[in-house]
Amino acid sequence: MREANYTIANVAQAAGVGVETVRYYERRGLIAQPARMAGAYRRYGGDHVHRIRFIRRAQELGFNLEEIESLLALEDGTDRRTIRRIAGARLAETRQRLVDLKRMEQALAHLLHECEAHQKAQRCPIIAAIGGDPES
Amino acid sequence: MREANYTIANVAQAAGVGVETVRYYERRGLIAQPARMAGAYRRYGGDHVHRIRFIRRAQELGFNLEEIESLLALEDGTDRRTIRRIAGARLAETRQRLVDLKRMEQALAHLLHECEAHQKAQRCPIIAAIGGDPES
DNA sequence: ATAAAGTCCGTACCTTAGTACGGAGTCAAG
DNA sequence: CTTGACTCCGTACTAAGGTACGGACTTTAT
Repeated sequence: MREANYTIANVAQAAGVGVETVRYYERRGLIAQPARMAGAYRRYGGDHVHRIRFIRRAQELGFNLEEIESLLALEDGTDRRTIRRIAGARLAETRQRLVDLKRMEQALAHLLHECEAHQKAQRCPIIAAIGGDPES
Repeated sequence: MREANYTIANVAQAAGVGVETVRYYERRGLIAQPARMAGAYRRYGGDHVHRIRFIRRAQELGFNLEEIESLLALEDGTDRRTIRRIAGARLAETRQRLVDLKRMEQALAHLLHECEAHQKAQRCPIIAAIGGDPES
């Protein structure tokens, strides 16, 4: 049963993506060129499904397609140092993004609280804060 | 000194954006059409600087230009309910993104730790995890 | 008066990860 | 053997927020 045999719609469905996405990944070189049937139709195997799922899971971890391309080139897992470098860079960026978002969240929460607390303030604290010190 | 008088390059510099960005904001209707000099050059005032800075600060809080457009329409601060609705929606989205990012960060950190801890594992835990259970 | 710098405008281009289109060819069922 | 579903391919388009280009024109400084 290793001879799974998919049309493009089948492989897309099995991997949980759209047909156009499969063609796109192929154009980007992320998946191997499939064999072709007698006519010109692509014929995929189970390894294609596996690879597309790999791409999707890596995306869920925040990797972009360029990074995933690198990871796929290291899929045999022998060059662990490079793999860790890519994952480490992604982790660092994720953490930086977390810091930024957290700061935004705090600021927004504070402003909303102010706005609700000081209903009687003549100027909305949210607008006032975004507008900056109205020195005029 | 209320008669500040800026060329487009001046206003851009004063507000910390590029010339093209000023023109872009004007096209988007985010800033008022400036007066023109004798020729055809735009002539800006201090209120333009203020407004561009408002836009930038709002962006730093995570608002997109469409939301900022709405906020600018409410700049007098009288319709606080609408302002709070917009800010509240932004806060909710920010928190959701925080949750997602946090999950990604945890997963990445765990994988990196595993990869470093199990140097002797034949398969790289990062690749293994992204690849999913290799039931084949 | 002339040269350098700034500005005008519309339009095209950039990024990322796809999505949509449309006319032609192909496959499977009845 | 026809019908309907599927697939082919290249190309264009989407979102968002700008950024770049280029030829003509204006302003400022010398």
